[in-house]
Amino acid sequence: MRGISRLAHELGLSTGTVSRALNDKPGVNGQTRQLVLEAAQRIGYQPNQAARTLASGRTGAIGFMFEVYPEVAVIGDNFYLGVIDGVQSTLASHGLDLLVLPCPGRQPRLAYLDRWVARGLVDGMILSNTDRVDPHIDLLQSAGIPFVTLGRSEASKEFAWVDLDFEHVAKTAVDRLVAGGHRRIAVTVPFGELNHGYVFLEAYREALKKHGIAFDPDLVFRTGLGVEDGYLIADELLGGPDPATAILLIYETAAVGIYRRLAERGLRPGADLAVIGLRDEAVIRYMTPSLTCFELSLFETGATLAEAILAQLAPRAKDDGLRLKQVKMAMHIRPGESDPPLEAARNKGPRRRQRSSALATTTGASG
Amino acid sequence: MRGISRLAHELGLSTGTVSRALNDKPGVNGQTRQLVLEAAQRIGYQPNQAARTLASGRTGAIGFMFEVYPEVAVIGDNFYLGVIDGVQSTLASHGLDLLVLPCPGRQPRLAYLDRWVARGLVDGMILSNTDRVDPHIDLLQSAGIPFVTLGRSEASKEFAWVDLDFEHVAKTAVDRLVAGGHRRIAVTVPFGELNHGYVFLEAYREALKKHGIAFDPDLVFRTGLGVEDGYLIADELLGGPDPATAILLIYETAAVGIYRRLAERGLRPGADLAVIGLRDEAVIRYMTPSLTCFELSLFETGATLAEAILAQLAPRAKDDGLRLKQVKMAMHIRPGESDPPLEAARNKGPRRRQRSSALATTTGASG
DNA sequence: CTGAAAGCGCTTACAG
DNA sequence: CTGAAAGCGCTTACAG
Repeated sequence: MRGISRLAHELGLSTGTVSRALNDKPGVNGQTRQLVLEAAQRIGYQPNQAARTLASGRTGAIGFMFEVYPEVAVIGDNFYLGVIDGVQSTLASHGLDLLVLPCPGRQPRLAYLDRWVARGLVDGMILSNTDRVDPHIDLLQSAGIPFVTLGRSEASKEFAWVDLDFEHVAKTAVDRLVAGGHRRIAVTVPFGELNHGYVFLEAYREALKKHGIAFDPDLVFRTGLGVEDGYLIADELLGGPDPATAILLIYETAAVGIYRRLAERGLRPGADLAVIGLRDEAVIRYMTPSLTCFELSLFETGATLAEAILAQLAPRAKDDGLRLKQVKMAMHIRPGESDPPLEAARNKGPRRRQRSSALATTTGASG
Repeated sequence: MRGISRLAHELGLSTGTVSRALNDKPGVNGQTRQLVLEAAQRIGYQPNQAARTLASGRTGAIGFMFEVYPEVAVIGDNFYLGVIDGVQSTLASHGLDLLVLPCPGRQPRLAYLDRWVARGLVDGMILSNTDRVDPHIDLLQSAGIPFVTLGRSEASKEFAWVDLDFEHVAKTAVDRLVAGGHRRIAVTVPFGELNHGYVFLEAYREALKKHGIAFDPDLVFRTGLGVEDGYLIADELLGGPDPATAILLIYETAAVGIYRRLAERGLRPGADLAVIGLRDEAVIRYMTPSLTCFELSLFETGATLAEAILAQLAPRAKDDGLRLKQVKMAMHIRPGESDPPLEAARNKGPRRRQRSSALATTTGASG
């Protein structure tokens, strides 16, 4: 005999009673419960999860599906780890486990999700990297499984999502750059159909319009999450008859590549090109000049995702309006050294002429 | 009726035959098998994993346990994502799934692992971040579950592991720095009891000894994975009566913080302090000066971990010697701009005097 | 090659 | 409050 029946046998109880005691169900004598719990502790009993799931229909686990496409894997993107930390902590305090389900590439993603859902390994799903039109959302909706997405999407039926406040970032950054005298402000958007690319670009256009600056498609650059993507766009950014004097990065990691290319050309980030990034990140914070960007709590973002799932798992609140949380995470600007006013920067010396120190212009004397 | 019994009913077959057909078991008529597969495809049948696991004792999943402690979550460490990519791809091609199990903090880690193993959610485990003496290994060994660790550890019984060739890195780096005229070579090691800290330090000492350089405990610094850890040690590194002229980083992310602090002090990374990092990483590769470091295939590392698990799952090869793979992943130096010979660097100008350009010394003319 | 049946280890109405 | 028993949806010897 093994498992719960062994435990029951040793205690001279039925498996039913032991199960009720272990699961904190009502209808068990306090003393009996105590005895069961002690015995379970003593012999190190752990319920078989498969049996539990099969019998109860619940797994006690939430899945977090995310792609480990080479881009993410190769660059220093800590975004997901931070978010996962927040999700897992919050779920754990409600007795739920988090299973992170890595999915390769973009292609087989839908089949993957389908498999995970249909095989019944999780009670709910967290989906990231939402496209503007996203079949994964349809799949989850028709499967009737609780889910929340990290990122908005256009869908006919309401669903729960948590997203960053891209609108605030774009507006604040453009306002700030314009106030600094910039009018040629470039922007980066992701490759593909990611929803936040559309949101960001639209907010950027709105902000320009408010200042009476015409939208110029030549100032829109596509980048992925890679450091090298910044390197690759730098020349084009600075070329042409009327080059950009500032750039707003949806993926701040590109700043590393931009800095590098500027340095190679004898130019100074900040002074010769103002740069603002989306998210505060350690690497970016310690670069010289430090990047102006926006603070976001990854942990809070994860915790909010978890709460959105928990709200749907709760047996009460049948009303979808209450159950389907939709939250935009606040982002607060963190001024750095990378976006000085245009005139201040130019006064430091003629642009694109001499190879002066990138450091001298941005750091206090101390050496 | 649902699940396999519904499928069987529709086909006029028994569930046993359907199960055998679906699972590619012998003893099924070719035509029957074909019929079953088609019907399954048509109605989108997916087997219930809990039932499958309960009946067969196998889950078809491997767990990868890793800690999302704040340090990892906050910094730009892509290491795990890259490794996970390799693990997942390799497992997938053998029909196994990967469940990434994030565990919070260090404290409850053992209990976490115990739970995952005892509840029978995985057929095997991948463990990372091994300590020199690691109770997790004992737990897995006594549980009798196949496992492999990412990192070596001291244990009484043999076990499967995959690790980086820290010895080669330390030796190669020290040789290179000594050849460049350096004798005051600092090193960083991790906090805590992580096994690779001991391995790295020992290899560093050996290498110094070979060159007749005395080991100086004042040149050993502790860092975590944080960018800021480099910033924090920089002053001490450059202070004292006989400061370091070079440093070897076990966590290359610290280079970002070191660069920053040097810049603030008007010093030049490379010229005023030679820096070598452990692992090639995009951020580091695009910094100025680019960091000398060692190439490691994260994907290969992950694939090797997966193979080590697969070798243990195979029914043949009972001999532990063949089943328990122990692999040191090769690392090849990738020379950067951050560790010029001591004299070459000094000839560029008096040390720690003037604020000259960090860029001019390391990049070709182009601006 | 196919079917009938036991069994995996739990949970949960249903009696008592 | 407790027990006996059905059942969750599969797999797998065992017959035939």
